[in-house]
Order: sequence, then structure tokens, then C-alpha cells
Amino acid sequence: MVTTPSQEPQRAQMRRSQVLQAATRCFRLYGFHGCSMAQLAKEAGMSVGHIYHYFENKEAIIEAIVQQDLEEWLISMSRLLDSPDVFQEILDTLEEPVRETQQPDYAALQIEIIAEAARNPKVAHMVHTVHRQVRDTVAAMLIKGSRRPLSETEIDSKFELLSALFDGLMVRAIRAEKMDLDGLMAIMRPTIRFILDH
Amino acid sequence: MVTTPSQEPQRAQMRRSQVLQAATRCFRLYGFHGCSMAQLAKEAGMSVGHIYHYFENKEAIIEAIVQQDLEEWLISMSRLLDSPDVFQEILDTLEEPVRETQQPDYAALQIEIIAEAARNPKVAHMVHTVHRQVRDTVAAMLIKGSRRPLSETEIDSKFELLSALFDGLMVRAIRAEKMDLDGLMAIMRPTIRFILDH
Amino acid sequence: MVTTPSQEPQRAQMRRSQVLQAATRCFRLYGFHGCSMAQLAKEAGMSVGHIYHYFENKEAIIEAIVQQDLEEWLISMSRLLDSPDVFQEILDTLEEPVRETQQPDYAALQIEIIAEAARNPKVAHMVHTVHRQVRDTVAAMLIKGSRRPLSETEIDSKFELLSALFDGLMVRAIRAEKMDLDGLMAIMRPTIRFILDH
Amino acid sequence: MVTTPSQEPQRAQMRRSQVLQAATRCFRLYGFHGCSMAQLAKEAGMSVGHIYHYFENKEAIIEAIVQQDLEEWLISMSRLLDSPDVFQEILDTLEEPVRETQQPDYAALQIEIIAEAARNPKVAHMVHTVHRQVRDTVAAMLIKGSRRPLSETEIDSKFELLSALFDGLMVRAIRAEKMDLDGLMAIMRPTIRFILDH
DNA sequence: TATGAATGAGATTTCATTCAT
DNA sequence: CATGAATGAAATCTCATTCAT
Repeated sequence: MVTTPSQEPQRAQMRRSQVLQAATRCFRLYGFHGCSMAQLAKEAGMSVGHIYHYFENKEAIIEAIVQQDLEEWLISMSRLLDSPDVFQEILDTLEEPVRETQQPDYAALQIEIIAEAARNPKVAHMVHTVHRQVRDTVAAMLIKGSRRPLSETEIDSKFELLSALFDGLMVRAIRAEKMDLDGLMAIMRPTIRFILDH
Repeated sequence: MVTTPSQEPQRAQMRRSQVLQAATRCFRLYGFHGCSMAQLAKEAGMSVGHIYHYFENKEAIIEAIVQQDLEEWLISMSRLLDSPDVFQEILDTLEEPVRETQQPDYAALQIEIIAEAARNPKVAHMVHTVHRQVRDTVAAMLIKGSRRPLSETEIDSKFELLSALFDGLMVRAIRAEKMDLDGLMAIMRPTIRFILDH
Repeated sequence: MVTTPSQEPQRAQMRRSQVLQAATRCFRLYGFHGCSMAQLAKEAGMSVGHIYHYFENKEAIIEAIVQQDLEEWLISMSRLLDSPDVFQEILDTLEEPVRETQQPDYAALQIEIIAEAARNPKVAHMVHTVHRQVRDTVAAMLIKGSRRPLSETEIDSKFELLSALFDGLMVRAIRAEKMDLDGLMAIMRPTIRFILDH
Repeated sequence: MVTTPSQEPQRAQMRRSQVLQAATRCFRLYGFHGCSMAQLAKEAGMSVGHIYHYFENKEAIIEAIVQQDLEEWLISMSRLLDSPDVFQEILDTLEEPVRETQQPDYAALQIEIIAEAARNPKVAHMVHTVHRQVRDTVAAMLIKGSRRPLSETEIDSKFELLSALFDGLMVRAIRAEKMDLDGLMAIMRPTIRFILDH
């Protein structure tokens, strides 16, 4: 029994994501540079050599992980825009992304990506590109939802402030040992309303 | 002419901080685990072996760097508390710490520390300890400056939100390519006022 | 043509024993701690890094060498027990083990193992375990060959004395420059007979 | 106040033996090559550099330790010879040296010396020299105590066998976990009598 | 006499990557 | 497609020895 040509790339695709899933787990636990190809291979359930069939080198795995993560980001961002009352939608669905930032696993990988971007130009470029795309999406939301016209600078600054809040919560997830999320939401919600309506 | 006993540890102290200065530079550029002892020794202008006279191992250097950084943090925090009108003082001196977060060097090391804390229990403990101390300082400020009594949860939540804002700006310094600081201050200042007065 | 699964561990097994053979030679010449991994790798004809595929660290190589040596010991011990007249068998085959103790190579590795056991708890444990097993074998011989019943203490003491004689000859192989083996046998044989029959 | 010239070498002598005492302790615990000059200096209560005033290098310390140990050996040997009935004296004072061999500290250093002699020609030479001197002393005893004339070979062989017994007990002190000394003496005494009278 | 700063060589160990099978 | 043997470079760390003070 021979695999048909159409099955081939499908199988390869599966193997690739098998590696990426393992890499996500490993990188969270040990960091990009604290995780060896051997550990990764073990976690992925395949041989070290075989990983090199799917990825040129370790760098490429890191980049794929970053790419994957950034794309998920973009997708969840663009979902908001479809709603008729954007601002209300943001406030209504606020809790979920806030909760996500507080998952240590999630936060750890995000911080790892940022740390890598601070030194690795390729990763920096990927992060910047997505940052610009997210900015454009959020800008559209702010224009759509605002009751008064906003200058380019106002849009940028509101975006940065809102983004900083979320990125910052991720950092807090690591810095603080435990956080009272309900209490946080109670003050966060009006603050975001304040920024949106300002 | 004999060296006084008090001069001896002074010299050792100097050598130690010479290593720490070099380490700060190296760690900013390459990260804790991307910087080798050889690089570090070269930057510090001494032999690799000699560094081990002053630090038990690389871990100990990382911990010293983290400790140093956290202590500076604490000092600059506690300065604010002395002012008669704390909230006004915060708003008046806001720009300086915001500007600091935007220095790539500064941000890179901070993120490196957070990333390390996510995996290294010893570093995590140091970060948590300082976090609690900073929290207490800020809590005192909030109590001192507020016009109404605040519940423990309210204090904690306000603290976390304010901290998240600053930590987040640091992340933005890496994610965004450039930021219009004046525009940012224009929206940040009223937001912080809002949080303080809420 | 596909390699059968049974061939795979065989190859690994061969490489492992290739390392152990080289280690035996090196350790004899330079001692456990006087022999570097580089020397060992050269002698084994493979790269230093590759040795770490088969052994976790140098310690593990030392332990494997000790284990191997102790097992050979046990085997040659248990062979004696099968004979109908044990004591006569011991006296008849005495010369071979005595000759063995006088080979400088052999003695050097034995002493190295004892020296290691004096400091390394893991090796001490291995040595003690085998010591107890040898004791049990010899005890069986003494009981089988004696014309009168022996107390536990008598058995132990005879065993220790006989063992000491052999271990001691090994030490003499290093302390003395050369020994007249025939002369030695002439006095050793009746002494051992004396101990056995006592 | 100036030290008189006659005090100088006395003080130096003290410092030297201070180092040797520390070295004895350290070498017992870690072996010649497992003990660093830094450990040694700490144990001796002086600086690393200062040890080099009294000993050319680490080798020289090892050699001094070996020399010291061998000399003690010689002294205690020659004491026996003075007695009118040598053999009886040997049997009467047997227990003390046997007990000494069973002290783990003592045995560990002796074995360390033998192990070193197996590889280090200088140490081998020292050990051989003393071995010959001890042989001569014991030969004199055997001649003095024997009721019949002994051939050179007989003397040598008896000496080697007796020596092997003692050296072997030292090895047993490490190989065996614990030994019943009274039981051992009960069989050892007649065995030695047997060898002496043979 | 005494210190401990300083070094350079070398030890053990790790690891990304290649390659024969 | 799949393995894991194999390597070489580099990383961390140790240590005997020297030297300025």
C-alpha cells in the first residue's frame, strides 16, 4: 500500500505541528535557549535527526513558534471588529483575554518571545510586523467606536496604552504570586471605558 | 607602606562590581543564557577563572544582577512616598519613569529578568519578594493620597493595574518600533489620575 | 536490506564495551582521576562528546568498570565451590590467583578501586555488596570442607584472613619490586592449609 | 622585637608540619588528586601562596606525606628488634598494629599511597626503598628468633607473607564494612606463630 | 613572612548539526 | 521517512602556580 501524493504533504504538515506543539511545551518550561534539540525530540516523540527534515535548524523552530503565536493573536483581534458596538463588545468580552494573560504557561512563552525579539533581529521584525497589523485593526475599532474624530497621534497613543495594559498584566502574572481577578476587573473595566471614551 | 585591612575588601568590592557592570552590558545584548563566561570575562577585562574568585558560578552573577536591579527599583519607589501630596507628585514626575521604560537597554534587561523568573525558582523568589515590598510602598501611597477609605482588594487591584501599565510600556518598547511619548503622556496622565481617584 | 532491531542494541553494546576497554587501560595507567576524558576518547577511538551517548558522565564509567571487575571476581570465586574436595581444590589451584595478584596492571586497577571505595560512597556500596556475596560463597566452602562444625565468627574470621592474604599480595606487588613466587608458594600453601584445617 | 636566627628554622619547621597535618587530613578525605591546593590551604589555615614557601609544588607535599608515613613505619618496626624473645614479642603486641589497620582513616591514606606508587615513579622509589629497609629489619628478627637456619628465599617469603597479611587487613578495612577483631585475632595469632615457626 | 589577586591551561560536559544506514 | 551514531565547537568550571604588595 502506497501513500498517494496528496497524503504526503498532509502527513508532513502533521509531523511539523507535532514538533511545534512539543516545542511550545519545551520552550515554556526551559526557554528558547534552555531547551536542547534532544529534549525537544524526546517531547515530540521522534528522533533528533528527523526534526531536521521539517526545520532547517533550531532558529527556524523558534521563528515558527513565534509566527504561530502572532497569528493567533491577529485572529482573535480581528474577531472583535465585526461587532456593531465595538466598545461595548470589548468591555463585555474583557474578562477572557485578561484571564488568559494570567495563565503562567501563556505568559512565560509571550515573555520569552519578547525577550528574543530584543536580541534577534529576525524575531524582532516578525513582532514589529504583527504589531503594526494589530495597530491597524485596533485603530479601525477606535475610529468606529469613538463619538468624536481622533487624530492619528490620539489613536496611536490610545492603542499603546491599551496594549500596554494587557502586556503589563502578563508581566504581573510572573511578578505577582497570585492576583484577585475579580477585584482587578472591577477597576480595570472603568479604566478601559475611560480610555476608550476619552 | 602597608595596605590597611579596610582597603582589601574595597578592592574585592570594586572587582565584583566591575564584573557586574560587564555582566549588565553583556546580558542586555545577549541575554543571560546567550552570553558566555568568555564574553563576560573579555568585557570585564579579566580572565574567566578569576571571575570565579568573586562569584560561585554564572547563576550567582545572574542573581546578583537581578538583586541589584530590584534594589534600585525599591529605592526609586520609596522616594515618592516622602512628598506631601503623593498623587500630585506621581503625576508631576510621571514622565521620567515612562521615558526610562522606553530605553531599549533598560527594557531588554527587565524582560530578561522576568523571563528568568518564569523558569528559575530562585530568581522568581527574589522578584516576588521585591514585588511585595513595592506593593506595600504603593499601598501606603494610595492610603495617604485617597479621599475615601479603600478596601484591601481595591488597594491591591489599583496597584496591579498601575504596575501593569508601567511593565506594559516596557514590553511596548520592544514590540513597537518607536512611540510618540508626548502623545502617550497626554492620554496616560488622565488615565492614571482616573485610577488614583476612582 | 534492513537492520534487524536485535542488531541495534548489539552495536551500542559493542561501543559501550569499547569505551570500557579503553577506560580499563587508561585507568590502570593514570588512575580514575588522573585520566582525562580526552585521553579516554583517544584510546577508545571516538570523540569525547560521543562517549556521553553511552555514559552519563565520568562517574558512570568508573562505576561500570568497578561493576565489571567485581562481577569477574564473583564468577571465578563460585567456580571453586563445584569441586568435591573443596580444600584440596583450593590448594591445587592456588598458584593461578596468586600469580594474577602479581601482575602490576591487575594490582594497579584493584588498588585504584579500593582507593575509590574509601571516598566514593557509591563505589563503596558496590564493593561492600560484592564482598558480602563472596563471603557467602567462601562460607559455604569452609562449611563443606571442614571436618568440624564452625561458629559464625570462626567462618567470618577465616574468610577475612584468607581474603587479606590475597588482597595483601596485591599490595605487595606494588610495594615490593619483584617476588620469588615459588619460594612464596612453598610457605603460603602450608599456611593456607593451616588456616583451613584450624 | 626581632626573631633570632635560631628561631627562624624552628618556626618554618612548625609551619611545614602544619601544612603536612592539614594535607594528611585532606588527602585521607579526598585523595591526593581529589584535594585542591585551595582546600589544603583552608585546612592548614594559611594562604595558598604561602604554602609555596615551604613546598615547591603539590608533588612535593605528596612526597613529604609519603616520606613521613614511611618513616613512622620504619620506627615502629625497629622497636620490635630490641626484645630478647622476638617472636613472643611479636605475638604479644600483635593486636595494636592489627587494630591500627582497621582505622578507616589510616587505611585510606595507606591505600592512597600505594595507588600513587603504582603510577608515580618517584613515590614508587620511596616505597621500594623503605620496603627494602623493613625487609632487612624483619629478616634480622626472623634469623634471631628461628630455631633453625633459614635460606635467603625462606626469609624473603616469610617476610612477604607476613607483610601481605597486614597490608591485606588494611584493604579489608575498606572492603568489609565491619570486622570482629577478637574473632580475627583468635585465628590470626596461631597463623602467625605457624609462619614464624615453619 | 604572608596574602590573595590573577592567570592559563585543561577538565568535564553540552549541544546543534550532519550523515550513514 | 526515520533513526541515532558521530562529531567538533564551545560552554562552564577547576586548579596548580606565579606574583605584586
